Amino acid sequence: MQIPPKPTDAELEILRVIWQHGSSTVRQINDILNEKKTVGYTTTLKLLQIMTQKEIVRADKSDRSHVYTSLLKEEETQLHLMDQLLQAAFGGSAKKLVMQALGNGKTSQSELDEIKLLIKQLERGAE
Amino acid sequence: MQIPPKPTDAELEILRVIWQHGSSTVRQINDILNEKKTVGYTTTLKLLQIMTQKEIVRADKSDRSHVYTSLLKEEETQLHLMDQLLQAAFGGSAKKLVMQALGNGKTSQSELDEIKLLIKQLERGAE
DNA sequence: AAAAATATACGAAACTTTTCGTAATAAAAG
DNA sequence: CTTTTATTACGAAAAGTTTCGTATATTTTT
Repeated sequence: MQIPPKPTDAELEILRVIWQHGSSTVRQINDILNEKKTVGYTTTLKLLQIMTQKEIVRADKSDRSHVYTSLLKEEETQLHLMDQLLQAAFGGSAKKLVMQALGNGKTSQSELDEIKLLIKQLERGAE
Repeated sequence: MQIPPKPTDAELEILRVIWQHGSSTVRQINDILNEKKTVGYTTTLKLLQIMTQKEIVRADKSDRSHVYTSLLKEEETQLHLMDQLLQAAFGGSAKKLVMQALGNGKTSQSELDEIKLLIKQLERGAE
C-alpha cells in the first residue's frame, strides 16, 4: 500500500502508546490504555490483529507474548491527518487552521518562539 | 445536545457547501457535490435528513423543495475538529500541529504576516 | 502433574456511516 | 386531464469500526 491508510480513532490511540513507549506487548498496551478508560484485553488484541493485517503494525512472534511495532512514523501520520483535516474542514487554508490552533492562548512563550523561528526560516527560504 | 456532535466526513462536505453557498436545497447541494465526485441525489437527501435529526441542520419546509440551513457555525466546528485532532494525534501540543501545518512551505507571505500579527497579540495579551 | 493464570485466534454482535432503491406525492409540461 | 418530471420519505443493504465472548494453547504456580 503506497499511501499509508488513515488510522481510525481506536487505532490512533494504540499507535500513540507504541510511539511513546516503543514496541510493546498487548498487555503493556492494554494496561496503558486502561489508565484512561476501560478497555477489554481482547479488544486491544483484536485491534492489533486488524492493524497487523492492514500493515499498520508488525507483530514479532518469537516470544509467546507478541511484540508489536508501529510501521507508521509518528510525524508522517500526524502530517497526514493534519493535511486531511486541512482539506476537509479548512479548504486547504493553513493560515485558518494555525490561527484556530493558537487562538485559545494556551501556547507557551517558548513554543511561540519556536514557531516564530520557523516562520523566519520559511521567509528566508522563500524566493 | 450541549456540545455540538462531531460531524462525519460526508456531513462535513455538506456543511462546507452550506457554509460557502448559504442555505440551499438538496438539489443545489447535490449539484455542487457532484462537481467533485458522483453522489446520488437520494444519498444527499438522506444525509440531510439524518443531519436534521441530529440537529446539525434545520429544514425549512415551507416550499416543496426544503431549504437546509446549518445549525453549526463554521469556525466553531473547525475549532472543535482541530481540537479533537490536536488531542488525538498531537497529544495537545499546538506547537507541533502548527509547525506541521506550516512546514510544507505552501503558506503565502501575506498569510504568514497575519500569523505573525496574531502571535504578537498573544504575546502582548499574555500575563 | 494438576490447577491457575496468561496468551492468541477468531467469530460475531452492536453500532455507525454511507449508499441507494422504491414508493408516495406534488408540480410542471404536454 | 394525463404524462412526465421532481421531490420527499423511508427501509435496508453494504461497508467499516469497536467490542467482547469463547475456545484453545502455553506457561507458571502450587
